[in-house]
Amino acid sequence: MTPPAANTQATAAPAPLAQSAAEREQHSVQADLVAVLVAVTGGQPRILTTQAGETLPAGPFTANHRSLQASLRAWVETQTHHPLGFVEQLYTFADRDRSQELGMRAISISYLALTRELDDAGQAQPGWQDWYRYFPWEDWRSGAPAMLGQRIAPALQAWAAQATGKAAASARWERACVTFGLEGSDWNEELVLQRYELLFEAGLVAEAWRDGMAAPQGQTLLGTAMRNDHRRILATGMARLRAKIKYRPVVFELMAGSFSLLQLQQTVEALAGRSLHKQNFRRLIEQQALVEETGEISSQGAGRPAKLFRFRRNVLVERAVAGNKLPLARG
Amino acid sequence: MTPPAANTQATAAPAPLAQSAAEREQHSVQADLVAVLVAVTGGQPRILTTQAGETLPAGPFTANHRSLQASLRAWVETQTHHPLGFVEQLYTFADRDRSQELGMRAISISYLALTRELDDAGQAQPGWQDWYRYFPWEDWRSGAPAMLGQRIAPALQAWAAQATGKAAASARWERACVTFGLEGSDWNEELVLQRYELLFEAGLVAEAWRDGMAAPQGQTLLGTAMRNDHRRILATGMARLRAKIKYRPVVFELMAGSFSLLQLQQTVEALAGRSLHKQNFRRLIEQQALVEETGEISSQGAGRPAKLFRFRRNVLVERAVAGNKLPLARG
DNA sequence: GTACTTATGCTCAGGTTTAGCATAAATCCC
DNA sequence: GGGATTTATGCTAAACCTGAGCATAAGTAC
Repeated sequence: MTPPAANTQATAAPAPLAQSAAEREQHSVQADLVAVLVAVTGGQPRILTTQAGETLPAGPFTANHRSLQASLRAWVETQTHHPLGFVEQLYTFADRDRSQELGMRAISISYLALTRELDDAGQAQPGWQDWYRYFPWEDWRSGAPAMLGQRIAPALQAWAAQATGKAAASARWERACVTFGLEGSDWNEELVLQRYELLFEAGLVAEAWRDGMAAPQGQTLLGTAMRNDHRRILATGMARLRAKIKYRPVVFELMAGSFSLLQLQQTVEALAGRSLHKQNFRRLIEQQALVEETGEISSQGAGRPAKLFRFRRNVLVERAVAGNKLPLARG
Repeated sequence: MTPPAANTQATAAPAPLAQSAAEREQHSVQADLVAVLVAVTGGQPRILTTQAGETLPAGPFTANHRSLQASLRAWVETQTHHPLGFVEQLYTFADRDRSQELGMRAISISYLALTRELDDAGQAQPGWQDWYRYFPWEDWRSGAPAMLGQRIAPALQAWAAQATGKAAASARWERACVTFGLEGSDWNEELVLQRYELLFEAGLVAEAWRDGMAAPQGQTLLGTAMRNDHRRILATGMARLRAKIKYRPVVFELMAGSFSLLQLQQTVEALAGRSLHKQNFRRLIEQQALVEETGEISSQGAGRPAKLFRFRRNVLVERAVAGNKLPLARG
């Protein structure tokens, strides 16, 4: 008996329906792939962009590949010359404002993928941007960003006050406080998407003022805008990654073959946008046996040299799940 | 200043490309929606099926709605006459084995949705099935299912032994142990999909023997099969829901307006496929202030009457995230 | 009224997490 | 060379969370 091949990419389509060419045309859509391609370089989280930083890399989904994932992987790997360590589908967006004149709708299937920015020669590649350029309020590594109290909180308070009715106004403000960690609420780094959506609703990001509407004068527009909702897709990817690093050992896909524990920690901090307690971080990593010593010792920089480690790839088998909770620092 | 509407469903498509009709045709796909519609009735987890339980409800994605989610919601609500409390996109599958003769690929966008099976009159609706019919090994509420040791473990061991090479064989077996909680590994109820995929690879589910291949004689085929990878989609939905109930208060979408804590617990147990420690369960629920007393008291059945509670809808605002970890019982 | 069933309050023992203290081993700078 | 500075690393007390179980309350079944 020969077992069949894995069905990882096998069909998921519903039962076939007899349908005419016209019906087929009516139900056909144009599908595109959009990638949030993340690296961490020099302690900064970076994303690959196109069009001078205004869009995420995107391309039509072509029927040449086995699956969506294979399609994306092939396409990105030719662009970046780097193998993708980790690929995960994010979300499928559809929209009827676009492409309608063609009689078809466009569907965007978005993916999160992890890689490294520098090629093996250490050469910088074009198109990479710091992701905090688009979300400056998300970087809490040196404490709460000043813009949060100076610009965002007042603007949100004004927006809340505009609601019709006292109840609606206080509901708005409560939502703002929870999402942005205002007035005693804790900052939750995973709410990237919710924060962006809230700013959108409040008219505080440029994307909210398209379609011919001019932004109001003197209005505070936050962060660098992107075209076509790509910033929302980026927010989705950031949120997913920030959640994922806490229970899955995916950070290692962003690391070189060997690394010090500080480098590892800084990579996590870059993604999470928070600083971590050093001793607890190493305890967690070592306790879970995620890494093993290479025997080498780093020599660079000031301070006592650090042992170098490598990721124990075996943990991916040993524990299909567990992994890697983050000890987040309070202050 | 009038803030713009929320962009919850706004465009995510990439920059427009000039393209000919032929190119459009080449990149066009047929999109379908597939729903994993879950309810819990009488302490049993149920899913809505069609075609005598062989498929999940599915339909073409039509351009009449604002968004994918709206499309799904409208379509399901007309079918079930029940409002959908919670809808979440699961995954988008694509496949090139199907529909290729049409020159188009089919894409299936799958959703998880929670509702209640009985309408307000308490009438049973047709098409609902117990989900453990398709995954009998997933129900650990009365301890480890007998079939696990009697049929699954031996079959997987045989499959592992078939691998070429000792290393490959022991890697297979290790994977089987981790996924199915064999040989000292803990059972992890969230690995529904991984288990199904493993059984597929090992040729232990009927779906693995399609395409004209007959299943080997005397082979143990597990659970009730579905068409078109729908069982894989169901596994995806079960896994997602089992994960989600631990950190988001979604169970309440499956409950009636008022309920006892035991009913709530049994609903969670039905989904998780495990039994919980009663006192700890209530401690957790009350501690998090997820519910409030209605003042009423249940009278039904034996034993001391229970206080009735209702979900505090406000927590959805108060804590955009937190919520609801499960106190899983050991034995 | 006794047995049984379910509801509910409370507590103990471990484990995990947070927050620091303390020390080691380099470089920096004069 | 030697103190200041930087980074690495070991260790621990206190707070908090979680699993497990005892004990009691308040009904139904017979």
